Amino acid sequence: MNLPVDPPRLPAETGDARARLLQAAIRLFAHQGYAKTSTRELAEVAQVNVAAISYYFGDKAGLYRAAFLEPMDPTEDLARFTDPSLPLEHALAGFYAGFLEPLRQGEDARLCTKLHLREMLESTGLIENGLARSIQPLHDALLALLVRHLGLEGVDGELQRLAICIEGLGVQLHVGLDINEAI
Amino acid sequence: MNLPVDPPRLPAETGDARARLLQAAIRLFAHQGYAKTSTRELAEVAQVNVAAISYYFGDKAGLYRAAFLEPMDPTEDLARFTDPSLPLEHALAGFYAGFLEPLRQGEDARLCTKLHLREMLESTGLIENGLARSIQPLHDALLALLVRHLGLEGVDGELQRLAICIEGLGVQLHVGLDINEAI
DNA sequence: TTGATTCAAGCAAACGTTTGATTTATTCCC
DNA sequence: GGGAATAAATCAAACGTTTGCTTGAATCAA
Repeated sequence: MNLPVDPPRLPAETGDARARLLQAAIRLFAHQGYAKTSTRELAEVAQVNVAAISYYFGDKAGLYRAAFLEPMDPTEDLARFTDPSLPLEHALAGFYAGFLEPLRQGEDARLCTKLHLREMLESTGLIENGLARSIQPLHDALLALLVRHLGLEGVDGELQRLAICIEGLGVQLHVGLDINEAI
Repeated sequence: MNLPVDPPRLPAETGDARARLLQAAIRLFAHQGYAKTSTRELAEVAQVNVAAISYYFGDKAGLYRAAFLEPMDPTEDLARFTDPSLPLEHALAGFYAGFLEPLRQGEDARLCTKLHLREMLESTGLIENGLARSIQPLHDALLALLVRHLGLEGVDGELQRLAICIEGLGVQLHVGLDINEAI
């Protein structure tokens, strides 16, 4: 193990092996999934020795975890629609804006969300272990929003299903994009 | 190689190694995907020797192909909404009925569609090679339906996107179910 | 006996990971 | 500054495991 004391020197500007590995991980894991991506392929794409994976991230799963969590700031998405003064329609519009924004930004942001969607669908276990804190609060906030505006007392199965359907519509925006490209 | 002359004796009633392998394949591939499912695990779940895979299906990919194609009859789904006399709403209702029907039937049917959806999302290459004849005609039929009812002259990018969105809504029904169970 | 089926054992290749040496950068004392 | 001492980073090579698949003998049914 023996991880280096810190991301080599400072969060920014190092731009070396560790960063290249992270970017390769996002790209490859997003495109082919966890199981189909080998450590050797990751190292080759990142132009880095295989040992760098265990050196910087412990193991393959650690690299995946890092690629999954690193560039994530859910609070930003949350802020878009949790304001209680917003009418329901505007709040929902803000919710979907969180899904759409990555589409406007660069390729990297899109790959990132793709990685998260993939985790929702095939799951390497990150979500089950509660590690996907980026999704859970979003879900909870949506539930709260619905409870508030629909005048309900609490969360029941019906509401869970409704929330999932609403989220699914957002997921659909991304998945559809992929299939669109494939055709 | 040297595949047996036929599915052991007759399509039905053999109920032995080959059939058990197929069922295990549907279950495991649907749940964990192709790469994460090993031949040894397949054999163990099916209570069959590993060699039975190459004996009956040539190799792992052959077993996957069989599990993917075997229990499929797309013409049935097609019939539900291609009738030109149907009004648009009824035709679309029929289209979604095709997605919903497996949900009503047993666990097996649901796993089967899950397998197909998974192929749409992560793709082992079956779809690219045009092997997924079960999906393409559905898509084409939907396109034809839309062209007809919207009074268009042909298929353009916009229509492709619309069709994909319509299909995505159906996909969502299944994916949502999985996530619902997970929560 | 014959052909179909099952089996334990084993193969080479790919996998994730570790190792110990080597290179590169940083620190510190003179 | 210059040069030894220390730490960080990189590397080729190899480790043990798991992978998909094959083999040749054993078992079963006709």
